[in-house]
Amino acid sequence: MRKEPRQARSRATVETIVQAGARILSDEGWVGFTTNRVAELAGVSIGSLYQYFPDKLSLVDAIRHRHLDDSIAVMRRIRADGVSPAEFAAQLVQAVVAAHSVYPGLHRVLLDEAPSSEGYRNPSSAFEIEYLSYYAEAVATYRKRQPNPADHVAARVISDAIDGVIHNAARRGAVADPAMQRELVRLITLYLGEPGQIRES
Amino acid sequence: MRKEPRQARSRATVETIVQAGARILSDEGWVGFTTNRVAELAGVSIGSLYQYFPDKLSLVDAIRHRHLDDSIAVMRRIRADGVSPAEFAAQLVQAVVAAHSVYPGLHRVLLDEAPSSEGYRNPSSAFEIEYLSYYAEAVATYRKRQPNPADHVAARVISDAIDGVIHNAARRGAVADPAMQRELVRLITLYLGEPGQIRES
DNA sequence: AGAAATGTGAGCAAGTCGTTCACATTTTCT
DNA sequence: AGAAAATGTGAACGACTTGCTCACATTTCT
Repeated sequence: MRKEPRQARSRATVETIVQAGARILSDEGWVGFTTNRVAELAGVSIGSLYQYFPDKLSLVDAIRHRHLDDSIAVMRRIRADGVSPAEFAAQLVQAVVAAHSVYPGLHRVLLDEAPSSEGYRNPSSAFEIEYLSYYAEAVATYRKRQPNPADHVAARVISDAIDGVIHNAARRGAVADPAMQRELVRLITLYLGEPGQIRES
Repeated sequence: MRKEPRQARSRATVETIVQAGARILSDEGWVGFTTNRVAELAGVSIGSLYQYFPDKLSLVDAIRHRHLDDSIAVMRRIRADGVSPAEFAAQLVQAVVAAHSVYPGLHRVLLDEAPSSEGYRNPSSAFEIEYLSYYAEAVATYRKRQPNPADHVAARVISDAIDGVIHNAARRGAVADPAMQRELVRLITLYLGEPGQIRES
């Protein structure tokens, strides 16, 4: 950030700028993301934007940083300990759906389209590591052992599968579709659970 | 097309243009897709490109048309009749991986980023319908009945899940990873198969 | 040879867009 | 209240992008 907002008024300005940016990224993708458009949608002059963000990239970084933090926080609240695969899957899907309900396209755009000064894609980024080991832990829990490399592959697959279903639902504007959510829960449950537990879902 | 290529030479020219376009879309996304760059990568003058494509959009449409035709053709060769879920899943994954090995990012860019004169996203497009009913048929086969609406939801979920896993693998340049493929097969098998068949995978 | 098909690429015309800056308004501090 | 600091404004620059044309060369067909 170029300048730290000190008064409440300027903090609100920064907030609306970040939100407008997220909205545009989600709705129009990286192509539609221009500083002037963000400022316009935020109802703020372009000059104000550049008071707090030195350049365009720093704004994307701010949006990304906030979004990833939120995602992790939401997910971390769902634990696999002591609940059945079906329950865990249901809670997880609910959380992921909720996380995608405000800016449905944001996650994909941030990961696939938008460039960044840091290196988010690369597997060693803090976000990737935390995200993956969360899933690996869940997998290992239901396999009743400590996480190992094989669990990490399974974690990738289940995480990417969920990602795909949610992302495509978002494209069709159907993240809230209960039928889709039920089937997704079933998919996760079957993959994580033991054969004996399948019928109850 | 503005003009139909009549000689072999010009047909080759059109071919290299389409391939160069696919390469750029796959590697750089819609942002990097400029007519001048496509012509340059194809080793052809920009003028030649405009001999056969009236404008930029018609070139994307040509690329998309070819890609979707190829995808359908590859998939249609894998049938669910008479094979176990595990076998079907294995063949399907192999086919999808093969289809993504030349231009790993192309599919996603065509669906998510690139605009089109026609309406591919909309659920009534010929491609979407054929694609979905293929999966619905497979689901219904293993449920031992005619396809019904519930199977279409399951079809969407499994198709989008595969899509997500492949797409994320492509981003990491790991579509060929055998471990990932094994797990993906397992995911599909469990989802399609019956409980009794799970242990054998 | 003549005609048709094909290929060339410099360059135009029309944008686009990140960013600045001189100035206005509001809030805080003394 | 008055000065100083913080915040907000938006026209406009200037550097760059890019889809596309056209006058002309080269190759192939008849």
